[in-house]
Amino acid sequence: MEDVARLAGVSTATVSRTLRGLPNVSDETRDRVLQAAASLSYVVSPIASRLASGRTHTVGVIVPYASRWFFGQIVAGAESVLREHSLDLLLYNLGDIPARQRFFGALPLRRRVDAVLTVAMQFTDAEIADLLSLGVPIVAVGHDVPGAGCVRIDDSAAASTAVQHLLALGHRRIGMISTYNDQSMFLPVAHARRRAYAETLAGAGIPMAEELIVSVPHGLDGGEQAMRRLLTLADPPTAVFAESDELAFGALSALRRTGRHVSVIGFDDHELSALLDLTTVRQRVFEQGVLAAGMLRRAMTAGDWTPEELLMPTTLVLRASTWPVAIRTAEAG
Amino acid sequence: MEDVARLAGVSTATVSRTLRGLPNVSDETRDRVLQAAASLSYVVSPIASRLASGRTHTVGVIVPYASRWFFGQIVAGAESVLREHSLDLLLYNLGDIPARQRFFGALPLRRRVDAVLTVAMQFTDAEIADLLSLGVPIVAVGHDVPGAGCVRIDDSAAASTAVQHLLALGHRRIGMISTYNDQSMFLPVAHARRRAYAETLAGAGIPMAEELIVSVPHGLDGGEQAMRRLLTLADPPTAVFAESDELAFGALSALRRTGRHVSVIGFDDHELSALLDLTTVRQRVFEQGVLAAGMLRRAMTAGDWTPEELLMPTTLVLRASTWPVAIRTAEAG
DNA sequence: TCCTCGGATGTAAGCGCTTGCAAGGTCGGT
DNA sequence: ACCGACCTTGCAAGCGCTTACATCCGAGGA
Repeated sequence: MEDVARLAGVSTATVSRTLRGLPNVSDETRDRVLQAAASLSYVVSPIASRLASGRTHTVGVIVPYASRWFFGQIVAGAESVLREHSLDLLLYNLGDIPARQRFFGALPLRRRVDAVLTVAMQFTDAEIADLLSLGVPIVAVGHDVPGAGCVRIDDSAAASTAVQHLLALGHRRIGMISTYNDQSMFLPVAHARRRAYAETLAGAGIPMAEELIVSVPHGLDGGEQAMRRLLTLADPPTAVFAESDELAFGALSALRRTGRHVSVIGFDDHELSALLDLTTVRQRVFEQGVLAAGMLRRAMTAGDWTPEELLMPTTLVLRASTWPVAIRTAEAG
Repeated sequence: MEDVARLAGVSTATVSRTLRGLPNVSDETRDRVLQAAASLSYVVSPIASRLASGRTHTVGVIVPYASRWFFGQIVAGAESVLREHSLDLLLYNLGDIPARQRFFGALPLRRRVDAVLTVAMQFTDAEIADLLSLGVPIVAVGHDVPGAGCVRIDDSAAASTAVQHLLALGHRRIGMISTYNDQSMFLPVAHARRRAYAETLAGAGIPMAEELIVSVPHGLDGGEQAMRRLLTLADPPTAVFAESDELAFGALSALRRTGRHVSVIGFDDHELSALLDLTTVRQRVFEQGVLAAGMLRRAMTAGDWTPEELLMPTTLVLRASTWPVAIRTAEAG
């Protein structure tokens, strides 16, 4: 930077001001500095600039399972807007217990980020306190964190829509595939969707049948396993609501391999759902990442940001994996 | 840090040395410092430490399409090992031209990273020169970069295996689905696999038929489109080799919707391939990310690193999407 | 004409660490 | 008892920027 200053015949302070686009630099000086910088192909050291200014220009992103489709979409969405404003994105994958303990033990985000984005995490109160102690704005996608901004869908209403679709097709014996994770904990969305399932059935006057709710680890295998278990019931369901499309894929696979026929509805509208003709509840995942990042940016810029809440719409997407209860029953019979 | 030093009754230099695990600190002092740091719940500012030491503890990762399954796996694999060594991963998604121009115009990696990981990118010579000018070790996954380390499969041999499988099933009229991107450029793997396809057919004495090679944008839609185009040929193929599983999925979809029967073999062994019963060539993608990150670590640690090259094995995975030519032909006839 | 005011620059003190160098101590060998 | 080698620790100079504050200057206003 000194070299640039010398070449332009000004002080480093002026160079710094120019390069950051501060207003109080005369046009003539500005030109001279920019030209000098260009001719030396000089770029400021972000690290030094961060130390001096105290702003990290980095946002921490916390996800439970980085390689799942849903989280990949969120991260990609957030990345696209952050990159545009040359903010760095630091990804933390907190799927397993060790990773999580390490994270909350050391809290590596401290002095590291200007904001935090968490995606569908189930935090304990202590963990939330730790996060808030960072003193930076937080935005949560897919779940609520007290004191944080929030971008999500109405899980309850959306899940209810799914179940109502099955009810409208005449199904009365409706199963649900739910998930738990390594810690035998349920992610927030799992809770919400299961509750909506139960309430919707209750609302239709259908008695609760515990055996129709199967909880498995997330993923294709989980879905397959769950469907197989449902099929072994004395009175198996005629339709199943899966917490996510990936589970539904597994369920479809089980059905195909066993030759059985059960309506299946998923949740998310995964990019492969159309291919598999899966009826599902669509949510715009990538876009949620975009919006969350935007909110974060606003929070970092405005000093007096108060947490916003954004509710995204969902759509029921009808495909061939669900049908009126009479049809296949007749076939099967 | 000063506070910790005062509490432990030592200098900041000793605190720094202790906290970084340098050897020349007495056990007694070490304990005292660690305890002081713990009681103040102090953590070093990575930014300051980076400025002072000149090492960024960050690796830049460049991918063309962050949200595709393949790249997601690589990034997740790399992240897992980098995180373990508390190295940061900075992701750059260079899919479209503007992003790419911005990247190589500003070269934001300068003074920013200690190493670079590039995944399946097609760089121009100028771009490679820019990258090398960063003066940090580079490792490429899925393609070669002169002067850089490399983790990849033998695309040529693997693609050849796929085609040979079709040949062994008696197919003689074999199509190929290849891809190009926004810039109408072919990624390195596309080149390699197409060449292997051509050479393998030539080796079997089968004359080249230009119309059997279809190039489309990557993805399900591309695959579907490509297969539809192949089906309109006067003499359509009895088998098709798709450059990736996602293309193959699209192809299968086209087949199902048109009711036609064509053997399809993919490439990658995507997590959904088993579900769709797709015959494919398996490569261990996540692991390539892991290995590449390991190589990067070695390169950053050892001062005298010379680029290594790692060749990963591939496996032919037989499923139900390919069959002897006679069978369906008879059926169709 | 003198004074005030605001904009354009320069000065220099950090930001919170790392690290070369030097100082002080310990210990074994002679 | 003395010396050199080695280990532990402290000192202080940066790392490359940002920014509060001081300075300078020309333009208006009285």
